[in-house]
Amino acid sequence: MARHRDYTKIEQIFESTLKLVLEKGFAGLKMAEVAKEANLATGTVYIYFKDKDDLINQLYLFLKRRKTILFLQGIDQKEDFDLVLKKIWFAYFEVTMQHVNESAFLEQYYRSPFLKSNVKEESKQILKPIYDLLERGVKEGKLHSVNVEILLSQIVGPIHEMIRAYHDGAVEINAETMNQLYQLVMRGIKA
Amino acid sequence: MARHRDYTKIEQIFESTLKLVLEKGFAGLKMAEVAKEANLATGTVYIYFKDKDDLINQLYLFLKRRKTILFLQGIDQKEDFDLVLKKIWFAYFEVTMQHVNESAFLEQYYRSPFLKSNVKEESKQILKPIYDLLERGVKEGKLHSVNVEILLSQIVGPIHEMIRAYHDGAVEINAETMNQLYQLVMRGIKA
Amino acid sequence: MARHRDYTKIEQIFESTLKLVLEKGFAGLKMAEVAKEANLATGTVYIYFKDKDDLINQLYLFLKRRKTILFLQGIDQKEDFDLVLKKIWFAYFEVTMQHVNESAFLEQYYRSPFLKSNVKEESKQILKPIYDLLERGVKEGKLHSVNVEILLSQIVGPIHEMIRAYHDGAVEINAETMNQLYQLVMRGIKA
Amino acid sequence: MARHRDYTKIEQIFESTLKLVLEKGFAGLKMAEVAKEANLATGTVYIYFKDKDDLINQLYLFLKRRKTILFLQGIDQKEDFDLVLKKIWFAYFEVTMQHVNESAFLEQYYRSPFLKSNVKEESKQILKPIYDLLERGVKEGKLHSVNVEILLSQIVGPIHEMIRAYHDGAVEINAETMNQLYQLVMRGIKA
DNA sequence: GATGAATGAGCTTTCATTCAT
DNA sequence: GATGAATGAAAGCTCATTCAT
Repeated sequence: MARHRDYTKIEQIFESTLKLVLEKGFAGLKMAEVAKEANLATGTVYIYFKDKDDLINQLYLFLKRRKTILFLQGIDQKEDFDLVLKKIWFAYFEVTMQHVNESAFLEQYYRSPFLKSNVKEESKQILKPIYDLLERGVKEGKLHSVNVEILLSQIVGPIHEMIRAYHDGAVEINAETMNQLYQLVMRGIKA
Repeated sequence: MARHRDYTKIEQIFESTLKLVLEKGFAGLKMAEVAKEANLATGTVYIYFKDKDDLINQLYLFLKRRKTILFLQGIDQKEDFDLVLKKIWFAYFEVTMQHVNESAFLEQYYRSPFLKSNVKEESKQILKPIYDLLERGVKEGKLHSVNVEILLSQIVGPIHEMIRAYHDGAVEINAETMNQLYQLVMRGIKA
Repeated sequence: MARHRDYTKIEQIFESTLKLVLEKGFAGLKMAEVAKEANLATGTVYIYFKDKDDLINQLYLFLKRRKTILFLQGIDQKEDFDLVLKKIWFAYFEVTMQHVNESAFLEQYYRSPFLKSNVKEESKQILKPIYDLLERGVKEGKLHSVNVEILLSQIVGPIHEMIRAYHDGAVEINAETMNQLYQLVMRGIKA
Repeated sequence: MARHRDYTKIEQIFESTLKLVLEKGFAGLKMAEVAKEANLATGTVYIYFKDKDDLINQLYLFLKRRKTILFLQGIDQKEDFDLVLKKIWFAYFEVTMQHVNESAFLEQYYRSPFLKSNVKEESKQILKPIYDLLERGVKEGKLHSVNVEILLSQIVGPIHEMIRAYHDGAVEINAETMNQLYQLVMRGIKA
């Protein structure tokens, strides 16, 4: 559902929506406030998005795509497996950290009934490069031979959990702590 | 004497709320429906809970406490460290799985602005037994000497992630896959 | 509609109702609060009064009667006209002042649609002694020969107005100011 | 451009509110009925008034101002004192009579806890022209030298009282009865 | 009679959506 | 396309009244 009418306005609306959702939560999101925050009239939002539901779903995809593009930048799957895995792990960590807000939104509403199933579907495609890499790792005997999903849980789960702890003020995130976590994780999955 | 306050009504209301939140999401939760589902009049809900906000917060604490009690049942911190760690890991996994709905709710609304900060505070206390255990493990030289939060991320994160994958239909969860994940995780954190 | 069940409880309810009406206004009056203020259960109020409407109307009559009894105390219509008139004028002033709250209630709800017409009817009877006196004054040539209602306006109106000003903090009420007003009023109506 | 705010709607709402308050009393006033009576949607009322309370207070001021403007029309304070006083007295009487409904509302809710104190404050300013006139009368030796408030009670009180009697069907109001009252009042206050 | 928890009709208010300008 | 006033269905919440104890 490509929309080309006025890309800047759409982005303004996305940013405003994200800001308000993070501030006041999803249930507290009001279309009139989104418009105001984006310096637009209420009706204008409805020119670019069919309804509130559409706005949320479009935003979800927008953020997911943006995040994926960011964290795959500079990853060259043809390089040495260990190097690619390291790069991708730190990239995922850094991108998730730097775009905490987006990530919070993505995490928070992943299971929300607001998300249409087709949006969920596209959303899953995004992690495909990681899946591919892990399958390669298993084939090359670099990783323990278990279901790729199990490996993925081990890779992505601790990152999410640590960033959550960071937001609760329970832990600092810096080169050292990131490395420590990386060592633990790799010790676990590497063959 | 009038009929006296019936505190089982509170649990009825909690169950109804949880059911409806999981079905229709948080934004779609209606107080009248909660009451109906619990076979009560709308006003009755307001006898036990100040308002919608209060209901959600109380429910959060209720579920968090219930989950904690469940997964600490039968754990005796005086036993051998490795055994306690194993028991606690599987208990956390099993309880999270068996009470997926509650867990989904807990995960989903942990960061939600609906949660008052004092509720968040109490919520954190609940994981204390695990913290204590991990600290003991580090002291006894059984675990890698890193920040406890980092260890916790490694323990809890993959479980959450795997259950998420399970719900997306991406992986099966059984004795084998659970064990595989356990092996990976332990290989990572054990000294 | 005489009620003899428990006079003290009825009076408690009257006082509580009056207090709450004056504090929060008529629209803000809640039966549950009336009961609480009177240290009774909500249901108890309904033993003594059919419903809210009945309570208001009974209270109105109760206060009106009480006020009337008070201000006619010690008035002997057989005494000299001028003396009776003076006594009655000051008595009305003093009683209205000393029971400002009741009077405020009476004034405020005199026209309220809450008042049943039969209550209004009985209410009017209460001023009868003054009417009678004024008619006597006209007959005896002591007062200007105009409609008794006009004379009454002249007698009661300034008192109400002055007490209102007193409540707005605009004027003090003491022996002197009362006398000044009395002089003005009498100069007006006396033949 | 959207249709622009239509401030005549405010007056529509005022008139509807007044009508309904007088019909059903203040406690019986419903926002939905106000809207319907004004041929508007419920929500529209909330565009122009923050809430029910705000509506009542604004209405009070609106009526008070309108009444004041009306009764000061054609009064020229530079004219002969006796003439101005007479004009102002009859003007107050006539305006109060012709706008009985408004006046009833104003009287009825003057002490109501609904009125915010700032509204009461502004309300008092409105009688200033009469105060000024009475002070002038005292200075010029035309009126008895007593507190202006006492004089005011004497002027305004009987009018209110007589109109009240009129509503109870106790007296007729016409040129003759008005004049009779005027004579009594003036005999009282004139030096 | 007394109690106060329970009821649910009914009210206030909100807010997604529309549409006249 | 852009605007934002207007709409009115729908939701949160209240509170007079009832009734089991």
